[in-house]
Amino acid sequence: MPEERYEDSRLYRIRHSAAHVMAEAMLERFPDAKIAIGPPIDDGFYYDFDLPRSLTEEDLQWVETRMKAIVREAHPFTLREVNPDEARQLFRDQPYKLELIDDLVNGRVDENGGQIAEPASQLTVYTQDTFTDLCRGPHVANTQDIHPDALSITYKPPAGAYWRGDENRQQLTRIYGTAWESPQQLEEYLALLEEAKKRDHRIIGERQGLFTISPLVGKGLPLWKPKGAVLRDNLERWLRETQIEHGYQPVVTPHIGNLELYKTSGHYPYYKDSQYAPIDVDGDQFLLKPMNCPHHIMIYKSDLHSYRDLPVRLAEFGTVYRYEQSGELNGLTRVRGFTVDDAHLFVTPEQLLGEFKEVVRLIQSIFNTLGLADFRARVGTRDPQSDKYVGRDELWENAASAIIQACEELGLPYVVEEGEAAFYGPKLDFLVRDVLRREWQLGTVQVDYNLPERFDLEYVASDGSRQRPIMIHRAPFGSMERFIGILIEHFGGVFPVWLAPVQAMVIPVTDRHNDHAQQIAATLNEVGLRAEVDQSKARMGGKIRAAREQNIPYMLIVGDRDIEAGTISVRLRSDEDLGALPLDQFITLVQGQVESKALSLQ
RNA sequence: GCCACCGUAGCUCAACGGCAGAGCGCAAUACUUGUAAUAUUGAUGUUAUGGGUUCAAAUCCCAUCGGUGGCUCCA
Repeated sequence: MPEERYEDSRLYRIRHSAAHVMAEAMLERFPDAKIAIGPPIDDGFYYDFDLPRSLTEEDLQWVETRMKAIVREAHPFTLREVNPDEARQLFRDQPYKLELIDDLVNGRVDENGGQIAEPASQLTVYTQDTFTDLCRGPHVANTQDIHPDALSITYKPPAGAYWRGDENRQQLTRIYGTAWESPQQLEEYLALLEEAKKRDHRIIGERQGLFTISPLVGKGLPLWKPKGAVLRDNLERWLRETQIEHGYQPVVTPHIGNLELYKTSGHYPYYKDSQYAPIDVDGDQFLLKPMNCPHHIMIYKSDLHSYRDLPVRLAEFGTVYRYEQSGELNGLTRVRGFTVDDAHLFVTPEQLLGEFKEVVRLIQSIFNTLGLADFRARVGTRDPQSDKYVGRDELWENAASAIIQACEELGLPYVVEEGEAAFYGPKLDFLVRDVLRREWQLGTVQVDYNLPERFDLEYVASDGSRQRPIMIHRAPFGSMERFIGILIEHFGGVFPVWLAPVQAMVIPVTDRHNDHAQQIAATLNEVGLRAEVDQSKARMGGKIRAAREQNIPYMLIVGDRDIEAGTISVRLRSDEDLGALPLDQFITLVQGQVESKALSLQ
């Protein structure tokens, strides 16, 4: 049975209707408010208002209480068709609605202010109680279909939002709400939000000592502390080795480049606003590198390649700098200096499909290893309306069809979205769901006919002619920073053994056993395992508690009994007790976990 | 960058015009402990920064810096 589309669900109608009820209550509180739009969203709804003053906590409380009252009063939602003139009369005091009416009549938008639609000669309005809104619907039959105790607008603070999403236009106040079919569902949703807050990578990063951000260094420039660097280093080493097995060649390129390079690549005008200001050196201008592609291209171009050499796969964990707007920065997931697990493949037209599929398989296997098994693909194509793309139409067609063909041959489900392409070519993005069912955009693969043309790249074909290679840009993680931020939240700080910053905490029963504990840790370190000794003055119970709070996979207790028997007493973070084990038996056990990259979180 | 909110010890927070505090962490001493917090004592602060109002400012006002939730943007 096919899954019901959200747009067709009762929940969607409830939320859409709740948005109207919110607008009604807001207009009672602020009779002069101008109303914009109020659609349902994934986990609730919002409505945008132009208000005479900023909202207070009391306003929100009042509106929520009033909404619940309106819902209980059981007003029917009634639908009416009106012609454009009637509509303009109805909303004569609502400038945002008048603008929407004009656009609807001209076929520029649908009634949520989004998609392009057919020009409309008749419009629909919905009324409940005293409030009438321009709206296509659908709605529930009656306000009482909205459960008053499954409704909240105080769970999340109001926010600013631009009218029509355009930063040059009026900024409105957006009030978010959420509504569910039952109070239990609301409870569960709020509990999920709590859980997400506990897993916040910034909180876990602080608690586990993974990274820090110092304003003196600069915002958006995270500093990796030793324990976080372990995580990062393990991921990097694993991916580097995997890529070498797949025929990639590591390269290294500098952190700055001549501005002319980025003008040639065409990056410069597009990234102009998101770059650190150029540095002037002896009359030349240099940029902190905002992307690695042009550097790798120059490596390719430094040799004449035969078709026999292709594909050439150049890989680098390349750190790039982008001057993101300050309001966009967030922990590790949105930063100003980040390392892309980048690679550029130079391929012949015959190789394109096969190489593309190989890249997709590699990304799939990487995600699977980390337990990020729930993902879908999005094919990003050009927005035909926009002029922010370079290259001939024919090249874009070729690239897009190669991507779609690869998805189909691999049986990878995908959706096509216009306007999600890079400026030089269409791309395939991986949208991954974590354990809390939140969706993140991670790996990306792009097919590019344009940069090879701009840099006049060549290879010598079998008939001796010069041919142009095609480039594939790809980054399975996207960036080390964002990826690790998401991994921290996915695992909730409980990392698999191979990634855990500290794999084993040796816990001496008393401080008489400290020296022996040190020897155990030293032996573990010698075989490449990450072990530390807790030499604090706490008692054993306190040390176990501390290790548990850090989610350290193994606690190794050593006291007189163990020294005498030549064993360690192994306790897992799951609280399972493995009892006394000889040290080498323990080493074998952990090395097995590390080598298999086991996801069982014992 | 824009809108709203916030900034007190390393961390989490209290005090909300009238002596700047607690817990965790840190240090010292005692205890020598067998599976989720041993006890006692101690140190820790230009209350983000700069200016203003006031007899008196962590508290009220302004500016700057930084953070959070969104918007726009994005790996």
